[in-house]
Amino acid sequence: MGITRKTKSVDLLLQEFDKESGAISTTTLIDRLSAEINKTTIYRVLDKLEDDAIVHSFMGSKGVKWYAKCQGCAKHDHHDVHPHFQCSNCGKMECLSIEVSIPKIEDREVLSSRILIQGKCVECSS
Amino acid sequence: MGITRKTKSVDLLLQEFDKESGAISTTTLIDRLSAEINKTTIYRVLDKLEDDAIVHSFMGSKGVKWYAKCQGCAKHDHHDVHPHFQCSNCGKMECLSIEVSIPKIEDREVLSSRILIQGKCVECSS
DNA sequence: ATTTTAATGCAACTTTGTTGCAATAGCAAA
DNA sequence: TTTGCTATTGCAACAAAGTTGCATTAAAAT
Repeated sequence: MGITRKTKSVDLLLQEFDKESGAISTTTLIDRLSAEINKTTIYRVLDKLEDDAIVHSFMGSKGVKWYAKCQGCAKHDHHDVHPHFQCSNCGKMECLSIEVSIPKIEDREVLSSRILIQGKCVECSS
Repeated sequence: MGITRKTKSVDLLLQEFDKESGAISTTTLIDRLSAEINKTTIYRVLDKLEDDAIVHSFMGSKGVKWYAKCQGCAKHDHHDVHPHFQCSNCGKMECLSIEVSIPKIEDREVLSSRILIQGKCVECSS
């Protein structure tokens, strides 16, 4: 079940995603917003925003969940999403709008894939 | 720092990886071995086995760490590893010996990638 | 057999995330 | 505008995964 009421928590969270071009980890969101929103609420609102396909989520390399604003995601169709890129220098996490083709694998049916690329971002590699 | 002494814990853990062709999650290992080995020790031995490039680790889709025996990994050279495949039906996690090529990304330096493919394994898709 | 010190177990702790429940606040209808 | 419904929130307590400090145990070198 998604968002049905425009509340302060929803607003504040959406503002964070507007400020940020990339993805934001749950821990960062809790750090930034815990004075205004309880962490339980943060988790619950993120969950609903994802149900509504307003954001999508993925796991980072350290087992923490990250969220980013959706561009072309349809509701309940978040599988097979784009790859994500994390800068090993500054930690910034970005959505990549490239296609990575997964080869056919013998005798196995591929349903979706999660790709996390690590490297140096535009700022850090100049 | 890797393994320097052959202990009961090291033996038992290596036995688990010999039994299993695929990867094993830390939680599964703790479930299986907690009668014989303390979980702290399990984490510490896995860490050392990874230092020695006897196993390699990666994050599953639920933020739990998985370990599998290395085939061609060199010490301290675990980056840019092969993709992993998890069966969405039975949960089995396998190492894939295929190459997935990551395209060049403008203005960014790609260092490594982590790829988790989901689908149906050989047994579950027949 | 003795010594050295890596490895272990235990308890306590941290971090990330979840649950139950009473209180609060959107918002539709009166 | 006020009322009433119920989605949403905060709080506290919990749960799961993983870590740390420290005293004890046990490889393995002498």
